[in-house]
Amino acid sequence: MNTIALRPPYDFARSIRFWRRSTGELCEQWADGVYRRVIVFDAKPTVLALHNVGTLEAPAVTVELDERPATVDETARLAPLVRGLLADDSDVLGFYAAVADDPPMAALTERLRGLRPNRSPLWETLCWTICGQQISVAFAYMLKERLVRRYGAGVAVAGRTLYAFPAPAVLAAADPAELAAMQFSANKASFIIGLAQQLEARTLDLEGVASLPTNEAITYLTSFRGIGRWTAEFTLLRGLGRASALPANDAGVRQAITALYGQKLPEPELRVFAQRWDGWGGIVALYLLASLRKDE
DNA sequence: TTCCAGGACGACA
DNA sequence: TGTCGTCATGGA
Repeated sequence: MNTIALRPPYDFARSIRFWRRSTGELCEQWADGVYRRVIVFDAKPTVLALHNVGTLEAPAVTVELDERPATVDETARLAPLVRGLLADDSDVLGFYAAVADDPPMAALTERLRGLRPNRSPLWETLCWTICGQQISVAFAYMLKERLVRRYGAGVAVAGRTLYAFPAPAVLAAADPAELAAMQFSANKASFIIGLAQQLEARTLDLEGVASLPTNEAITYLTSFRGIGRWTAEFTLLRGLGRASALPANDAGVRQAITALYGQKLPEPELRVFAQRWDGWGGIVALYLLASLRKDE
């Protein structure tokens, strides 16, 4: 059977659409209850499709590769990757228990039960987060779409084209003027190209970040030009599902706390306020941001 | 017109 | 070390 069982509770649809807020997204698609993304499988760009075949309390997905069912063997090989993408190791029950005495947050976890921090590849996440610095989400999506369409590799299957996010080697050689023509600011263009070049030169080790504690990972990432604390925390949350990475300076997080707790807090005070969620700040941010959605 | 969006950098005191 | 101006764009 090509089914992968997941840890409950898991709301597949809610968790997928949490990060998917644009129909123009080229690297991943969410349509008709199916999540698709390009992966490299057997050294070949392949469209991975995940179908929800479970429930909130008995979650499971089936796997397709290039629009055909994966074999039992392929499913077994893909299971670690799929579990990673779907944040299967995320201890949301531990989070729910930790905030049980915090009525507003407890009510939110009840309403959004099963929401987990689904992940995207770290390099793609870092670039996406830089795209999103200071501007509206809609405009950030447009920047990413232009970047991927220009530098990414398309994979067409069954009349549908998805793109692999451009590899560091490709962006390391990109012309800043081309990014400027796509309406990237001069800073954002130089941040992305510069980080790609440092990855190529191995002076930036993104894979090693996964093994660092959150605080050390933030310190490491923010030592590179273009990565401030917000970018580091957001990257850790979306790229690694890091439960303790709270982007306290995020406009949406601040807005949600104001709505939920009636307190309008600047970043330093918010970090003090957030100590009540020690170790769960990233998951808290996820639930806070989701609470702002009209469709949730 | 001004302010604010899923900020970061560099100059300056 | 902390503050401020600047970068980019679009919507309210």
